[in-house]
Amino acid sequence: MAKIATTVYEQIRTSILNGELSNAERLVEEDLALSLGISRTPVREALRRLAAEGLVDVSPNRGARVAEWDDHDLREIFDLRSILEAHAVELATPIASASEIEYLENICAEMEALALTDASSPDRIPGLAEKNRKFHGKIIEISNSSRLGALIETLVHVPIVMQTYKVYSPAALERSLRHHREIVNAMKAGDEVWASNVMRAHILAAREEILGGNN
Amino acid sequence: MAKIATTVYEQIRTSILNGELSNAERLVEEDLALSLGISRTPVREALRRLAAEGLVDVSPNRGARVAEWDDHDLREIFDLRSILEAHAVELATPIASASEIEYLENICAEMEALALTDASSPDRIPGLAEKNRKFHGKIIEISNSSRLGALIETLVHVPIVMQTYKVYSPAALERSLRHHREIVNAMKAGDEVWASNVMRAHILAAREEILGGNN
DNA sequence: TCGTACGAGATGGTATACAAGTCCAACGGA
DNA sequence: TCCGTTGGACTTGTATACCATCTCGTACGA
Repeated sequence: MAKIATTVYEQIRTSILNGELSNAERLVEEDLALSLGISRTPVREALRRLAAEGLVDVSPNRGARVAEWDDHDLREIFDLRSILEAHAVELATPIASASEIEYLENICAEMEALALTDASSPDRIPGLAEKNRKFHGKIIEISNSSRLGALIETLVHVPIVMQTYKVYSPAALERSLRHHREIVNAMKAGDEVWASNVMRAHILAAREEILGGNN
Repeated sequence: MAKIATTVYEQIRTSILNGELSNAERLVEEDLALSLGISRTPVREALRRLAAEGLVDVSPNRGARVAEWDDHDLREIFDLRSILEAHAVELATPIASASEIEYLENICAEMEALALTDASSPDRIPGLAEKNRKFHGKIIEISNSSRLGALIETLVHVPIVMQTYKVYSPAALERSLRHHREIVNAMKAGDEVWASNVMRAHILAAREEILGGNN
C-alpha cells in the first residue's frame, strides 16, 4: 500500500541514523535496488529525498554517499536549533492547553524515572532519547507552525546520529531534565520569555556536552 | 552539459516564481515532458525537488500542483525569516571585512539611485527586487553558515511570488532603504545587536507591508 | 435521488537500453 | 623512476515502453 520509495527512504534513513552505514559509504543505486529487490527508480527518489534533507551528499555522475559532519557543522546545527526551538516554545506558551502541559509533565516524569534506572539497562539511553524527541516534538506541535516544524526537522537528523555515540554525563543528564521541568513550568506560568530562554540554554548546553567543550 | 533534470527544475521554478503558472495548476508529468521534449524521468525528479522546497504540493497518486499560500503561511514565513536573517547578520557583523561592507554600501547606493528613477520604468521594480536579494544574500554569505543559508533559501521562494504582485508604497520603500543603510552602519560599528534588531524590524515591516496590515 | 460500476487519465514502479561521466589502473615515454 | 595518457570498468542520467493501481468524474441502474 505504501509507496515503495517512501519505504526505501525510511530504511536508508534509519540505517544512517543507526550508524549501520559507515561514514561516507557509497550508496550505489543498483546495489541498493538489488539488495532490496526493487528497481532503481524508487531508490533514486529515496536518495534524492535524503539528499534534500542533508543526510546524504550527491554529486553529479558520482552518486550518493552518506554525509559527514564535523564540529563546525554540529555547532551550526545546535546554534540554529537553539534559535528555532526557542521560537517554537515562545509561540507555544501562550496557546498551550492544560492537557498539553500535562502531557509534557508526564514526559518529564517518565524521563526522570528512566534516568534513575540501572545505567547498564540497554533500554535506558534509547528510551531517554525517544522521550526527549517526544518532548521537543510536542512543543513544536503546540507551536502550530508547520514550516517551523519542517525547518527543525531537517536540523534534528544529524544530532541523532551523534546521540548513538555520545553518552551524556550524569550531571549533564540531570541538568537536561531540570531544563525540561523548567520549560514546562515557564509555559504553565504563561511566561514565553522565560520559556524560550530556558530552551535556548537547554540546547546550547547540549551542544557543549556533545562537542566536549573542547572548542 | 547541465543535467536535464536541473534545467527542468529551474524552468518550472522560475515559471512558478514569475506567476506564469496559475495557482494550484496541475503539473502533469507527461504533459511537461512532452512540451519540453524530454522523458518523464527528469520531470519526475524536478517535481520532487520542487516539492521538497515547498513550491509544489504532491499527493500520492494525484500528482503535483503549484503550491498555494495564505496569509497564515506568509506570516509564518516572514516570522522565521526575521529570526534567521537577524541571526545571519549577528554572525556576519563581527567577521565582515571592509570590502564586504563596501560591497553592501554599494548595493545601498544603487538601490537608492534606482528608487529615484521614473516609477513607470519597467526595470525599476525587478531591479530593486534583484538588488534586495543581493543585499540579503551577501549578508548570509558573510555569516558563513551554510545551513543557515539553506534554511533561509527555502523560506525565500514564496515571498518572491508575492513580490511580483505587491508593489511597495513609496513610504515603505523609503523605510526599507533606510533599514538597509542602518544595517550596514551597525555592521560597520561592529554592533551585532543593533544590526540584528534592525534586520528583524526590517523583515517584520516588510511582512506588514505585504499582508496589508489587515490582520 | 442515491449509489455503484465503469472507464479515462495519471501516477508509481518495473525493466531495459544506452550515452556520457568518473575513476582507476595499466601502459608507455621521458 | 616518475608522470602523463589511454582504455576500460563501473555508475549515473536519460529515454522508452509497459502495466498495475489509484483517482475522479460520469453515466447507468435501482
